[in-house]
Amino acid sequence: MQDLIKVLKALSDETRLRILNILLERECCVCEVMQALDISQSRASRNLGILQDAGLLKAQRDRVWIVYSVDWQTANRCAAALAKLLRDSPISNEILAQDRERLSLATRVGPGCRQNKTKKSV
Amino acid sequence: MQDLIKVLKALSDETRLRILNILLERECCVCEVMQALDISQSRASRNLGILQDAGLLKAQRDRVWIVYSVDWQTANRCAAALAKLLRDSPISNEILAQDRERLSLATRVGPGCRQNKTKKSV
DNA sequence: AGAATATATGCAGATATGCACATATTCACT
DNA sequence: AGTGAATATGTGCATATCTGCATATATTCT
Repeated sequence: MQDLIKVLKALSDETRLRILNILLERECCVCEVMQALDISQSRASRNLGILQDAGLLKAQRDRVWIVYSVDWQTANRCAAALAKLLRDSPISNEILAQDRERLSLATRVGPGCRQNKTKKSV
Repeated sequence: MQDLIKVLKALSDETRLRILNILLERECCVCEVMQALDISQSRASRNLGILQDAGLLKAQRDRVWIVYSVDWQTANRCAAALAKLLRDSPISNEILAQDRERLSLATRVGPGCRQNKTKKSV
């Protein structure tokens, strides 16, 4: 689950969506990203790093430059996971299983029934 | 683009992913969510609100309770947009178009060539 | 109307995020 | 080895996010 969250966090930023947008056009080095988006060097570098750390991009040296490109294998896996997430429950995860377990026991009674600590014991 | 970012932000949180997980099982009121995830009432309410604000959930009153359920129409549209995003460029957006325009002019020269302000003029 | 209950929200504190600036690192080339 | 160029990173600041606590709001039932 944490991996998916990392990808989602990476995607939920305008700058990084813009970066992805141009990398879908063609692979780019950092300085091309700076120019295309008209942003500072550190901003370009850091956000590329975040996308790469999430597994969405791969980097490769070409002489002086470091060229970033979309890592299709990861990206497609994520797209599939997300599509599934919004359709069926995709993720095998202990926490999620526990939640479902507790859900099966849950009933429609409010906070007062479970947490009496708030109430003054008269 | 802002709508998509809002959805992605809504999805990139463990609590909200867990909420979505159980709502895929069945629709729930706030107090059932609290019980299933074993979290506080305000935490459940707030995160349900964030998911709803992003358009992923819809709420409906049932007597005393407010029942939340997945809004499939929006969710499916988002899933499609995301899938497309990681495959092709999906979003018609002025900023993204500008970025692409500048990209076509971008060349592989570094920061030094464009921002001389950092350099001391001797 | 008044009491009880389910949910929403204002507030404050802790933590995370995004950015610019300056500096460090890494590589290519002489 | 040394210089210049491309990229990465430490730091500080402003802002956003998440949470619990207390309280407000809204609805049902007597």
